[in-house]
Amino acid sequence: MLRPMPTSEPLPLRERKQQRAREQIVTAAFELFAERGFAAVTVTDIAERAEVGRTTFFRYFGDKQEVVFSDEQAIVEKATTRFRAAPPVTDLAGAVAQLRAIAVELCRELTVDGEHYRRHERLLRENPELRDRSGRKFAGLRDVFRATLLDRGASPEVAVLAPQVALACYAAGNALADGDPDRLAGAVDDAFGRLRGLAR
Amino acid sequence: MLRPMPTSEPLPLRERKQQRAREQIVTAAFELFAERGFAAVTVTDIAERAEVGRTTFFRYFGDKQEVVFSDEQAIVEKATTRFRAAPPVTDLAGAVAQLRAIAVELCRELTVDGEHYRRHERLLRENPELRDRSGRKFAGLRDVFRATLLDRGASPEVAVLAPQVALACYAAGNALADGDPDRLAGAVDDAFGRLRGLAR
DNA sequence: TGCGAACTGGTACTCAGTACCGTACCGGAC
DNA sequence: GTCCGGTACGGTACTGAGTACCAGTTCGCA
Repeated sequence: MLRPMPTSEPLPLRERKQQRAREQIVTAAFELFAERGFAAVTVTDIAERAEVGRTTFFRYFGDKQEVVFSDEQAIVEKATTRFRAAPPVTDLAGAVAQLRAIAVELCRELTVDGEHYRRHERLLRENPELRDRSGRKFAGLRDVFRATLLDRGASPEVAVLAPQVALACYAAGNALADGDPDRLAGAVDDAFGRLRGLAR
Repeated sequence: MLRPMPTSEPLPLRERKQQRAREQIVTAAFELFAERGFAAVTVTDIAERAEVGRTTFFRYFGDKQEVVFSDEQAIVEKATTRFRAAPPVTDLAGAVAQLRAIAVELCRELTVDGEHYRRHERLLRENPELRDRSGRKFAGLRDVFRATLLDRGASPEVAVLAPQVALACYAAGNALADGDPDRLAGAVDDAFGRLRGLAR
């Protein structure tokens, strides 16, 4: 058997094991959620299928809900990085325009794996607690944008309102796309476009 | 002793008892939350101070979080009634204008008891789970507005976007008022006003 | 006064989440 | 190769939320 292609970073055994455990947990959890629904799956069930101890589950994820968002985490963080790197615009329309681009790009990344997106949206649709939690994630993103705008010298009003409006457009687009990954980015972009209609 | 002024509806004893139990629970809960914080209070603690059984607590409130929002419920429902009674405008700017008036009025009612509003906001500030739950409440209100707009023949885009934008303005105003009940309504109204700045 | 319905509080249970502890394993030094 | 320190692991035991069930009481009404 040939030696496997040496990956760019041959992670130490310990970390590889951890990464594998993490993946096993996520896989087991999504399987079980698909089979029985979120509420009918216990952490013990997940741990058993993932072949780890119940305690270990909580070492990787703060609570049962966190597993559902584990894959989104990295994508969302990329959006914050992107905004920090954007030119320092501080007026309302300018800030919203920047956030529009970020939001649309975020949508594209969230829907690269269409099937995963569908599963995720389905879980949110069926479980209010998960919708709540999703809201918290986006609120965190909004707060980062707010802080960044304040750092750039934007007025408190702009710093608060721009990310909040952007979040509204994202949410509106998400609702209008109705779970279809192919429509999300377009629907969100369209929602931003309609804001002009507010000027009368 | 004079007979107490006969209230408009002399509720039957049973319902008066229930109302009293409910009030005792709410009072006990807010006292305890103020003393120790939300997380450090157990349902058993609340039930004991309210002098009801633990089971009874769950008969009045679905879960521990619900108590925190019990007083807001009626006020929020009034907002939906008000919107349903408003003239049937279906364009984006018109719908947002109507929602602006509703939102500002809602703010006034939420802050009539300034001290209660402050306590409530403090709880939300310190407990992410409660912020999540508050988000769910407003999402429910948003969905009612959405359904009403659809009933009136508004396009799906307007029906979805207008309430979402209104919610964003409410949230922005809430953040800018920074827990001060006297500034809430003004800050929310101001947020709506700034939307014009989006037209460039 | 007495009957049916509804409310009450208690018991017992499941499950999420936390604290603690002994064990096993990895990484590095010799 | 071997030893050692740190870290991750899984098990046990606990608290507290929320649910199901049940027997006793109280209210509304005839």
